[in-house]
Amino acid sequence: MNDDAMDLRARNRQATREAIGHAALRLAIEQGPNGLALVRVHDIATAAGVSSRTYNNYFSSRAEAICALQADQSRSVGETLRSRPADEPLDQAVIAAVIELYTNPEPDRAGLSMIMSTPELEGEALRAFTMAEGPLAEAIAARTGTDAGRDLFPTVTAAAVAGAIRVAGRHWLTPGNTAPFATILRSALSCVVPAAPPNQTPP
Amino acid sequence: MNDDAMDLRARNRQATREAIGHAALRLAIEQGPNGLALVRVHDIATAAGVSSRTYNNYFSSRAEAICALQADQSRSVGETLRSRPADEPLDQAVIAAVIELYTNPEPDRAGLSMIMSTPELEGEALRAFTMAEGPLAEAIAARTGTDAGRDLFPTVTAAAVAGAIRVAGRHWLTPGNTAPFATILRSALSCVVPAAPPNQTPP
DNA sequence: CCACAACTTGCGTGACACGCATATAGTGCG
DNA sequence: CGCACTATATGCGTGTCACGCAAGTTGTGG
Repeated sequence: MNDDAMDLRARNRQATREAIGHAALRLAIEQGPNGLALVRVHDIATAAGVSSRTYNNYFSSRAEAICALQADQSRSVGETLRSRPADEPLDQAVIAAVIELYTNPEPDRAGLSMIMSTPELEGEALRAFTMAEGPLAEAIAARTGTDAGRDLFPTVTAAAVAGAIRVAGRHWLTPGNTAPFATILRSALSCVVPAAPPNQTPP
Repeated sequence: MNDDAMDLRARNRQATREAIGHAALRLAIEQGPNGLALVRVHDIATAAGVSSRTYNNYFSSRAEAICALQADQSRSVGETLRSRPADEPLDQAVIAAVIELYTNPEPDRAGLSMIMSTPELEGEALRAFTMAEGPLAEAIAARTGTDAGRDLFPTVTAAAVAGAIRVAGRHWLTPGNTAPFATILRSALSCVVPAAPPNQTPP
């Protein structure tokens, strides 16, 4: 995360990755959900200040490039949960972590809408989202004393959390909906996250 | 679903769609997760008995073709839930419906493994899976007296169910796991599906 | 039986993903 | 500091792919 924790190469690499991601998302938004085919790889690369070939060194499809920022963000949800106080109940910790991660700053309405209404992008975004479930499940397991490899609870809960975030996002950008994202997230997550895993034997 | 409920054209169309889907999945399995690039469109089309151009009239990417069967199956989860007795509690109805749909017959281990371990296919499969959440949410809403457009509960629960099925699938094909799929599905679903929506005022 | 609609197919085109070879920039050691 | 070494950037060539277009073919309804 912190630039000054990596060597120069890693920082440059991260910078160009973000540059390409930003350029790709921006151009996609400009063309709208029905004009994805008009976003040429050459345009993305030029806008990011690299060659087309370099673009392909970072991403192997336009969808991957456009969704890169979202992917990077959601990848850190596990770490965010681990930073919550250990004595907090599971549901409160998850809700707090998710709200912290997804409302600072608020997501870009145009970008989210673009991705969710374009089949090709939706698949890629879902995949990126799903990749984040692993670390999240580990964090949940660590917090509840369960085993992400053996027990179903942490992995299933992580998947449910991811689903709730996704539904909350869709609900948030539904026209005529004025509630802040944090409020919707809280409602959605409280539907699926228990305060503690089942079959817990209290001391 | 029933062939004899559509006219000849629709049946032919459905037949070729399935033929292409089967051929695509079979060829993909033959090449394995790392040989996806070797599965040529021409091969799929030939194996299905159509021209390459016709293949593209049905699917706009190899991933879509390979995942077509899974997509068609999961698309009917909402309808399956509606066929459960109306007085059954939500959790039992959902569990019974999902088990009925996903264990008759048991999924193809090779196909599932292939899809889940290939990034490009995984995204497409997730998208197909997510498409099924809409009808499922409607069915849940109808059963619980909630509104899939306004309330978060039915949509979030549908997403959680989809996530649980997905996690159960991954767990099922983990090496050294001998439990039947139905058992795993039951455990996974019972983590996230309540017997009734929250804030329910009992009579 | 005939006009119409849906579907299939072959061809041509623009774009894309990637292997390979080369040039350049960052790194670590003596 | 300078030098070998590795990682990254770029240009070029290639094989595929998705799709528009314009026939030809098959199913549908009057």
